[in-house]
Amino acid sequence: MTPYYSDDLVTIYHGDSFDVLPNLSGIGAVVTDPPYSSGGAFRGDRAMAVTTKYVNNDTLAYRPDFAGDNRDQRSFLAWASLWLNAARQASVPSAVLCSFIDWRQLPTLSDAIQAGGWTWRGVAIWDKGYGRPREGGFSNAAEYVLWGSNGPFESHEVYPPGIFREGVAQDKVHIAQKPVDVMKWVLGITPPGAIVLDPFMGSGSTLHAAKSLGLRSIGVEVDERYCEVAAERCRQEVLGLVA
Amino acid sequence: MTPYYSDDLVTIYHGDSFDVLPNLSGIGAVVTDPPYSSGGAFRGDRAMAVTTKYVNNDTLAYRPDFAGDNRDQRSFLAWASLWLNAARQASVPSAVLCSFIDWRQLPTLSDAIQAGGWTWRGVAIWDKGYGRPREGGFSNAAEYVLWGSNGPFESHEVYPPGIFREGVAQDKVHIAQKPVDVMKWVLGITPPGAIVLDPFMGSGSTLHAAKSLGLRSIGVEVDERYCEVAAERCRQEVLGLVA
DNA sequence: GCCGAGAATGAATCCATCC
DNA sequence: AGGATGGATTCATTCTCGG
Repeated sequence: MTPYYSDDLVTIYHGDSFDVLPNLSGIGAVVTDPPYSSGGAFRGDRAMAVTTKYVNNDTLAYRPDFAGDNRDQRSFLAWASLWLNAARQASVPSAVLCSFIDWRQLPTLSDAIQAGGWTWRGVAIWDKGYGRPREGGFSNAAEYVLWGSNGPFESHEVYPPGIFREGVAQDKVHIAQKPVDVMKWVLGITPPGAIVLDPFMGSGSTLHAAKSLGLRSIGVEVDERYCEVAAERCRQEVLGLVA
Repeated sequence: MTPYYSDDLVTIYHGDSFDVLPNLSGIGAVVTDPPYSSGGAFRGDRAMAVTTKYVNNDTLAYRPDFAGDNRDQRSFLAWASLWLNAARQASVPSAVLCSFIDWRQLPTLSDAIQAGGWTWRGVAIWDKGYGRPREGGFSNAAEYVLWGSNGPFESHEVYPPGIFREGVAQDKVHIAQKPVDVMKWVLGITPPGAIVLDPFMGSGSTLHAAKSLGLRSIGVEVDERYCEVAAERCRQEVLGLVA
């Protein structure tokens, strides 16, 4: 299995997680932002191309669609259970799991986490500070991080807040790109020295944050364009071009 | 059906919601804070008395336990589906629903809301500011409001925030008592002139908030001690003794 | 009235014991 | 074996009280 990119702390594999994960082991933390398969109450809405259904202005439409975001509820449950189990198989006992999700798929992902063999231990909240206002109803201004552990929980001396407020990322390359400070907050429960795995790497924010915390990390991404984006971020860090 | 208490805006019934709700109609908003049946990963923890499992010192033990907080997952789903359906039967078309819940029962309540015939439309977050710390993991510093509508959603010109920050109530009579400002925030999506129903009234914070917004409200509570507490709050308001 | 120190509090959680 | 019980533990925030 040849990495698409590697340096002293980061390894990137280009491929489908279902192909790559069985070859990995020793993971101490799975931290990821999978495709939500959300974005609409109707099947037709979910099946639209990502840049059409989530983006309401033209300036952002150049960003490539990402794959795997068109599943209905039952397929999402089955698919998520499978990758969560595969990630757990690659993990050490007491490894931690953190997965982003939106409100609509939160219940399904909580089922999938448990179906995948993880113990679900809580919900953390990323408060984006601003959501699209909704006439007559509550705006959706948050995303959620469901977290758990592979069997018994081994605590270490950190007390990260359960709610973290931070605006959405600027200059996004990926439509769902998370700010690095948000990823550093989530990585706060990573055991010391653990290897971090992101099976849906996207533009590599998880790896970027892990690196800045001195953690080794592995990213897997099916879309080669994003592999290149993430690799380039790593190269610039190596060269000291990025803080 | 004789009210336990009534004045120009508030009516309180002492009894089980399953007995009282079939006699009600014309409800425009169901806003409530039901027993969560939460309190731990172990069945034994859930089965403990409320004041034992949620409270860890003696000075607060004077607050009476409340009933119905000891269901397991499957029973909670069945029970919640039934009261949600009963509340919906008492409601007008496009009535809104808001129910508090904690992280552990959020997925189950979202199922129950849909099983009870409501359309689930979102999650709002009460940010309590701080939670009991948890070594090595994220503290749970929030409770959630699942909201929806009885069929099509009829919007009106309000834009309430999806996240509301407010510390826990002081001088609580009920262990799960919500601050009045939190209830006023939740009531923000109530259609103008709607009658508000709280099938698990407790100490009556929902009614108190509704009254302060000029809304008519109906509360149902199975524990007569809390009926008296809520009625007394209403009487003091009538006398102008409470702001 | 202001400030600082100390105490109280939290819709918990985990685990060792005891039946 | 499995359910029930009791106790230790955590710290940010708020409250209380004295100076």
